Amino acid sequence: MASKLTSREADYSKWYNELVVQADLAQHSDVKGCMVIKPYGFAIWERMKAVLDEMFKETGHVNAYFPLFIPKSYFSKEASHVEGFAKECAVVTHYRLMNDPDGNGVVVDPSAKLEEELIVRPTSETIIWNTYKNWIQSYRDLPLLINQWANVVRWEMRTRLFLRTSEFLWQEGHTAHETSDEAVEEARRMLDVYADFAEQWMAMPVLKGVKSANERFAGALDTYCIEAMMQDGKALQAGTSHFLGQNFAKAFDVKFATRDGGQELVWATSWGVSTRLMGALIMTHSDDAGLVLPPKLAPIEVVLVPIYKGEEQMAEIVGALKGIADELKAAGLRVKVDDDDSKRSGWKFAEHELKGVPVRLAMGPRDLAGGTIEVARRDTQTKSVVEAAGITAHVKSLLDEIQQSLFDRAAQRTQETTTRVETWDEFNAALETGGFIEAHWDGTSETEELIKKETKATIRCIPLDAKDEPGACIRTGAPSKQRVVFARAY
RNA sequence: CGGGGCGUGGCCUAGUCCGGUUACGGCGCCUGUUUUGGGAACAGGAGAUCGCAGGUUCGAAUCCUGCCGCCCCGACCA
Repeated sequence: MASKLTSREADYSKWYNELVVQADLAQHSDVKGCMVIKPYGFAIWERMKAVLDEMFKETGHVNAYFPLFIPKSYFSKEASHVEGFAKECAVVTHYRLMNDPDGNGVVVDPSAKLEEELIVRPTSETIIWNTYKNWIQSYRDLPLLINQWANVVRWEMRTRLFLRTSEFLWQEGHTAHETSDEAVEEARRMLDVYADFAEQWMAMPVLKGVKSANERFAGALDTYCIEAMMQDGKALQAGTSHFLGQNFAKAFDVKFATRDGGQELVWATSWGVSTRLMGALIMTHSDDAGLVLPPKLAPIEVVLVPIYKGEEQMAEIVGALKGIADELKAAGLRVKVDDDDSKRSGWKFAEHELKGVPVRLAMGPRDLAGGTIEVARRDTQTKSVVEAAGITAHVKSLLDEIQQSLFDRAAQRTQETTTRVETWDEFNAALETGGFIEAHWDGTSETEELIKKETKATIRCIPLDAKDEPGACIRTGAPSKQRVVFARAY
């Protein structure tokens, strides 16, 4: 099995970059920092989107769409939020082009300058709250539970396909509530939705927690997150859910008539996951032979490959495979018969492995004669020959097994690389091997900054299930009430 | 924005130091034949304003000047 990929061991970063391109997920565009998501990659995103959207609907949310452009003045209304995003905003200053008087194509028409510049949304809180102001009059209008699927732009200096691009796709939920408790509950609920999605659909174990003040979303009182551990020992923030308090209500003057006739500011949340999940999915399961996809998100769960000599045999075997494919489809599976005569079977095997198709069924003349079929599973790279009759049930249970096995394997890896340390030396040693590190921290931003500067490790989160446990800060020795989770991160 | 590297058919690349006819090779693509149980072989074919603009020269991918773009490493971030 000759792989064209750089191995993970040789250069993890290079492996990732090559994998994304070779598995046909995405490519760099000519626009700096932006990517083209190719049909196969987009098919995975579409599945993620469909499942998440359903989960949002089940929790009472509806979709809407707000403008891509946000008047500059909106940004200055919520001060901390500005600080968070000001450095990476794209700004629209003009609305017209004209032919260059010197004949060099087109130039911006200097006479078409916008009176107020527009910001390409890096996130939509400001425009949404400016709109909600008019939608919310009374407690009867609450809770307001809205989500939008959109693209956003953050002018990043260093980009990587899926993990960090200047433009990316995401969903952002923005909700308004009567009470603080309700808003916190909402933020936590959506965090649970994300965690369920990550674990049950992506087969990616996550750590649920709350961010330290330093890592918190600009404008939030609390940022909850799910953190996942990648194969190279680095953590990846896979989703965030924010309790925004009344910060945006204050900034945009969003008040409602309370049950007792008073006026109060609403309580808010926002929450999002992005195409970054694609990066998480790739780095959680894939191997040196290419992408490995969990069946539940794979655009193709089963690929059927004929092996034949001559047109007559091809027709016969492809016919048999199509029969099986129909049976699999009837059972609700996503299936492809690869009957492309211009590629040989060996080439197809390698190609579908590179693309992470969970199960491959291959049938040759021997199988046809003997009523068998070869079943290969992508995750373990193992093959077996089984009776063709009853293949549907076999494949269905195999897909379930693969889905579970991927999760178990990732969970075991995450657990094995998680270390609990007591001293600074242990902490530094643990950083070298990678993984999550459970350590005491004195709770101050200064210490967190210091540790980040010295080691590049950040506090990923304070786990929601963290137990009270007195101890001493690994860096300063000052008292600590509980452990927090550190790691180097993407 | 600092430091480093690189721009040559769709992709990867030789040639650049030391200027010289028709720009090397591979992948991919097209046609045909033989093949087909793990990325096939052979034959033929198409495809390039050598990043852009000036300059030096009888002659520039190659030398000089200016510009543009991209990648890598840092500071910033989901």
